[in-house]
Amino acid sequence: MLRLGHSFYSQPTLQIARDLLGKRLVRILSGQRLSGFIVETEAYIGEDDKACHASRGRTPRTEVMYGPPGYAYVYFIYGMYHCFNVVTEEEGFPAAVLIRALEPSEGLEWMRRHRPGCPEDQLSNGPGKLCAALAIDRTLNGVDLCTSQVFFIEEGWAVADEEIATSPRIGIRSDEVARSKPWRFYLKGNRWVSR
DNA sequence: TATACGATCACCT
DNA sequence: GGTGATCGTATAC
Repeated sequence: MLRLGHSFYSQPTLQIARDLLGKRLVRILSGQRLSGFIVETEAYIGEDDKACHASRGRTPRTEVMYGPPGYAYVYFIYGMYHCFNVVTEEEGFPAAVLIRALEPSEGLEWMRRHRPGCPEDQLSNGPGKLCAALAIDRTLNGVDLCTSQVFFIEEGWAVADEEIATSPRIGIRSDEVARSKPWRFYLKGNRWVSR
């Protein structure tokens, strides 16, 4: 199991969004490994991207996005869900990749416990769902994925370009330009991609 | 202090 | 296809 390091997170955001597909997201809980392979991502790039939280400038919430790459940006949304992003780009430039779906790998027992009554194939097929399944909350905001003992990303599958599809990002209402950008990446035909 | 709304989800028709 | 849940954040007053 090789953990991704600084060189990976130093690439351009769109490259990272693509390359994160097939990587393994790992959460250590009570000494147990909960993990899943990343099958869907979205890129949010800079203050000019109207869909990016940083489009309104630097605030307490977006502070992490302005920091160095390789850190976790976790935010709370709709009064009940968390979303997890990987911060990208050099310090001072706000950008991140939202992790939208996972194919569960290790710790299925725990994931089911975190999502009671949930059908097996919907444990982690959405940004809010995967955070619930892996117990990702705001206590992990600002964590360094390169050094944390409880939250990090490892090498996974080799993914060929032909296996990848792109589309506009999900859930963007605000802006026409932002909506048109094909900054969502997912594995074609993968059962765990969100709908 | 007050208010509008959101990078979602589950459940309804 | 549509809507309610539920609250932190940003912005306006």
